Amino acid sequence: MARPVRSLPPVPVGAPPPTLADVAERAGVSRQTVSNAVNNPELLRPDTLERVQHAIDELGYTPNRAARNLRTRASHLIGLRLTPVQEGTANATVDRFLHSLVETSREAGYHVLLFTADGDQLLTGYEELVRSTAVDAFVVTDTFLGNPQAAWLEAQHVPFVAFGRPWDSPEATHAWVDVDGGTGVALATEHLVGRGHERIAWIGWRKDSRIGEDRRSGWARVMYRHGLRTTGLACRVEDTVGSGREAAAALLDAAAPTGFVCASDTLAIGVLHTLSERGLVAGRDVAVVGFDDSQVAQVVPPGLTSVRQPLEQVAVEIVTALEGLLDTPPVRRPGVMLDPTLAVRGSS
Amino acid sequence: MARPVRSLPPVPVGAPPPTLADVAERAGVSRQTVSNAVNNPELLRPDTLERVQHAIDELGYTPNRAARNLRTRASHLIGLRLTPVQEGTANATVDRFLHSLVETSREAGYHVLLFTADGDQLLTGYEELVRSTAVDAFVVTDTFLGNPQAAWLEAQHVPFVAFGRPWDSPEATHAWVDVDGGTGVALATEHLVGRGHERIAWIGWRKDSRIGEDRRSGWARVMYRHGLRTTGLACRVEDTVGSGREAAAALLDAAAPTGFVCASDTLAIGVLHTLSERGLVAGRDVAVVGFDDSQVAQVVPPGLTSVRQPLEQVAVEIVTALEGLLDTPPVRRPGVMLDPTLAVRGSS
DNA sequence: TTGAAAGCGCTAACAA
DNA sequence: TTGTTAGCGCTTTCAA
Repeated sequence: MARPVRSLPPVPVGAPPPTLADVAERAGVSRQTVSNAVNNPELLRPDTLERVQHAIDELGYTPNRAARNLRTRASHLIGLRLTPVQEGTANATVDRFLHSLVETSREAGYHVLLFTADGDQLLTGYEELVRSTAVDAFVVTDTFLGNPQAAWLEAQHVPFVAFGRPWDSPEATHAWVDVDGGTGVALATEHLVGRGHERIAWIGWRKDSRIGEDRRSGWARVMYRHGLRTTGLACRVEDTVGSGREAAAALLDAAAPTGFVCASDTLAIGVLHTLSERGLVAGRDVAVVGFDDSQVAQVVPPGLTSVRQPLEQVAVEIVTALEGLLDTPPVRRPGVMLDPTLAVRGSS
Repeated sequence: MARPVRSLPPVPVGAPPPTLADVAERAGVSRQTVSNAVNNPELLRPDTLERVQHAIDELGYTPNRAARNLRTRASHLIGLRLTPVQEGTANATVDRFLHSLVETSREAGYHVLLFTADGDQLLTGYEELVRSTAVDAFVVTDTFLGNPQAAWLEAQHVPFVAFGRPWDSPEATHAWVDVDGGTGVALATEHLVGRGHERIAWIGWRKDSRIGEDRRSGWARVMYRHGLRTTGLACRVEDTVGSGREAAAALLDAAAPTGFVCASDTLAIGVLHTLSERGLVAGRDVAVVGFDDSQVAQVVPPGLTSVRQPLEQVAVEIVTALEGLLDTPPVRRPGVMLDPTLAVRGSS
C-alpha cells in the first residue's frame, strides 16, 4: 500500500455490503421507507428522510444493482459494439466518442457495456444481450452498408439510437444523431478558396459510399459557387494511405491542383506521402485538408488541417435521445444533425 | 427496414423473454432441472438434457442476468476506467487494448463495463461500482504515479488485475501484467546499432517517471554493451510533441546524433518535426524510433519504426489472471511480464 | 406518511 | 437423477 487512502468507506472490509434492511433497522423504519428515501424522497417527512439519509451515509449503503434490476426490469446499461481497430489508418474517432459517451451516460445514470461481434455473429451479439436483458438500449455506430442491426433492433422494439443517418433506409423512423459531413467539407473547401486556391482536388471514397458522396457534395457545392472547375479534379479510391498517395500523384500529374480536400485523414496522410516524395512542402507548396481531426492530423508535421466532428455534442444528443426512449411513455425525437468545425493547421 | 433479417428469434416481438419456468413447463420438467441443463448439464440424463435443450432452443431462452446476478452475487462484468483522451499526442494504445480485452473477456463469459473518474472522484468511481455490486472485478491501467486505486482495491479485497507493474509499491501482492519496456527499447537501440549507428540519442521522460527510466535503461544497456558513448546523448522532457522537437534540436546541435530512440511515439514525432524543419530526411539522414506503435507511427511519412506492445497477449493474460481471482477458491498468480516487438518502418 | 406482503427469475441446499 | 423449498435485495401494490 503505497500511500494513505483518503476516502475509506464505512463498510467493514470483506463484509457483504449493507442492504436496505440494514439501513432500515439502523434508522428504525421499514425497508420500504428506506427505498422511498432513495427513490422518492419527496414522499417522506423531512425528519424521517434525514434520519434515513444519515443511516445510509453511516453504513455506506448503495442499492444492490442486481436486485434493483431484477425488480425494475432494467439494467441501466447501454450496449455498444466496439468496431474492429483499423491499423494502418488514421481512423480513431472511437476513443474520443467513447469517452464522451461514457461520461454523458453516467450523468444520466447509465453505464456503457461493450461487446464485439462481427460478420455472421453480428446480430447474435445484440440478440444475446437483449434476451438476457443485459442492457436497456444500444448505441449503434455503423449505419452504412445497409447494416442489419438497426433494422433488427427496430423490429424487436429494442430501444436504440444510431450515430449516423439511416443512409440506406430513409423510411426508417428510429432515433439518430449525425454530423453533416458535406457541410464540413464545404467548410474546408471554402477555407482553401479563401486562401486563394482555385484548383482544389477532391479525394474521396468509392461511389457506393453514401457518406463519401455526401462529403464530396460539400466540395462540389463550394467549387460551383465560386465558378471553379471540378472536372478532372476528383477521384474516388479506397480508404487507405496507399490509395491516397497514388491518387494524389495521379492528380498532381494530370491537373496540378494546389490544394487537396480529402474524405478522411487517412487519405490526406497519403497525400502528404506523395508531397514529401516529390520534395513538395505541405502548406507551402500544396494545401491539404483531411477529415476527422485524428491524433495523426494533430501531430504529423506540419499539422494537418482537418474537419472535426463534435463528438462530445454527439454523445450528449445520443444520451438525450436515449433517455427519451427509455422514459415512460417513450419520447421519440427526430434525427439530430450537427455541424462539424474546421481545425486549421500548418498543412493549409 | 432495409433488407431481410436472417436470424429472427423465436421470441415473439414485444413479449417478455421466456423464463426458466416457461422452459420447464414446455419440457415437462422442474425449473431446477432446466437450471441444471444450463449450468451443470453433466448432471442430467442425456435424454432429459436433450428434451430441455430442445425446449430452450424453441423458446429462445436466455437466462435473465439480473436474477442470476442476484442469486449468485456476481455480475460477470469487469470494470475498466477509461482514461482521458490526450489530444495532440500519439498515445492511442487504448483502442487496441480495449478491443482485445473485450474480446478475450467475452470468451471467458465476461463483459466490460466502462466508467470515468478523475482526480478527487477517482476512488468514488470505483467505490460506487463495488458497493452496488455492479462489477465482479476491475482492470486497472494507471499503475504509475503511486495510484491509489490498486491500494484501495487491495485493501477492500476487491479482485483486480493491473496492466502495469506496481512501480511504487514493490511489496504489493496483487496480480499484474506488464510489458518490458526496457527490453523494447534495447531492441530498438540494437536495431540502430545494427544499422551502423554509433551516436544514438535517447529522448525520454522526466526522471520521476519509473516507466521512463525503465525504458531508458534499455538504451543505456545496449550502448554500454557496444562500448558506445552515452554522455550528452540523453535528455528527459515532458511527453509532448513540442518537447520532443526541442530536445531533438538541442541534441542535434550539441552531439550530432545519427539516431534517436524515444520513450514514446509522441516524442519521436517531435523529432520528425525538427528533422523536417532542418531539411533532414528521417530514415535517410537520421534514424528515429518511437514507442507504442500508434496509428501515427504507422501512417506518418516515411513510417515511424516503433516498439510495439503485445496488447492482445496482455489482454489474454489479464483475463486469465482475472478468472483465477474469481475462481473458488481464488487462484493467485504472480506478475506476468511480456516482451514487446519492434515494428520497423522507413524512419530507420 | 409509513408499513406489510408479495414476487421479479434464478440457483444453492437439500429431499425424494 | 430429478424435484421441492427457500431466499438473494429490491420495489410495487395495497393497507394502515
